[in-house]
Amino acid sequence: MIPLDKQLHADALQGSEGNRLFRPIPANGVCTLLGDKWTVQVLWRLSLAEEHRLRFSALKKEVDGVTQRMLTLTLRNLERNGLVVRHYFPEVPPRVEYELTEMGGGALRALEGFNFWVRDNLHTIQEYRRAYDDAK
Amino acid sequence: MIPLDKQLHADALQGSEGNRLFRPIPANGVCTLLGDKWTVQVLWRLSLAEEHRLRFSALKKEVDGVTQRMLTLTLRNLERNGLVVRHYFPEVPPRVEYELTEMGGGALRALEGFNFWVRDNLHTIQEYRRAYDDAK
DNA sequence: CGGAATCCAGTTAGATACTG
DNA sequence: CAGTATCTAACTGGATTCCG
Repeated sequence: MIPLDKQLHADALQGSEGNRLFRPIPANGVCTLLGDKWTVQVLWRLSLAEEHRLRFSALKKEVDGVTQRMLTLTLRNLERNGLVVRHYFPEVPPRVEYELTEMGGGALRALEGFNFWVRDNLHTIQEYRRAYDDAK
Repeated sequence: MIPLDKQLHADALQGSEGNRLFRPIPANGVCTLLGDKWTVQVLWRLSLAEEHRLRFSALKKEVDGVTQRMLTLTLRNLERNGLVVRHYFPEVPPRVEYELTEMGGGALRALEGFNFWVRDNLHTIQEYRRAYDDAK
């Protein structure tokens, strides 16, 4: 996986280059923005929550196997990209809530098409895999 | 990045779990199927080619910085998933062509929504990043 | 509670050399 | 030409510890 910075830049270049019939698909942006192990799951859990908000600990419970470290890193990235807002309440013990932004919700919706495609083709793909592996 | 097999399985489970208002987005399938460094680029180049076919060497030229090794690995995976077909001509020197399948083209089209989203939001994202990094 | 720091293992990708 | 094999560097993510 390309580091986020380099890849987004590459995507930007791709996007500006495009005077073709089929505009280049900078969908490596998928990888770089959402393509790591936890990002999409975090966005999705937030989208299901009331007011699209969850505390750190609640998020950690819902995202299945995520470690504290990875959840923190994932949220930092999301915040940096403007897909999530961090609300910090300096109480004791401290409370932190993460909120899905408009743009974050949009990212999730933008994946719906692919979501359906996966659902519709998963079975076929698995058959291809079996066939390929058996032939080996 | 989760190994392809495990993740696809996880996606499958997610998909079958879903009796909710918002169906779970198994879009980690993005990562596992297309989320590595070269896969989407390869699909895209094939989609632009005549008859959606290119020789190995042509593909290598078009995909920018890809190494021979990585192109081979990427194509093997695509073939295994049924997104690409490999045509081997036992001449000397040998000739090999890779062809995008119907399903492979579908995968690319399924990413269009996300593609547009990236294009529309790239600038905003970059501004968020600058702001975040400057605040640091 | 929420997170930063450190260390470590596994995976991925690049470079290089060799081959049918 | 289209690979395969090998070695190595880099990155990712997990486990653990400590802190305000």
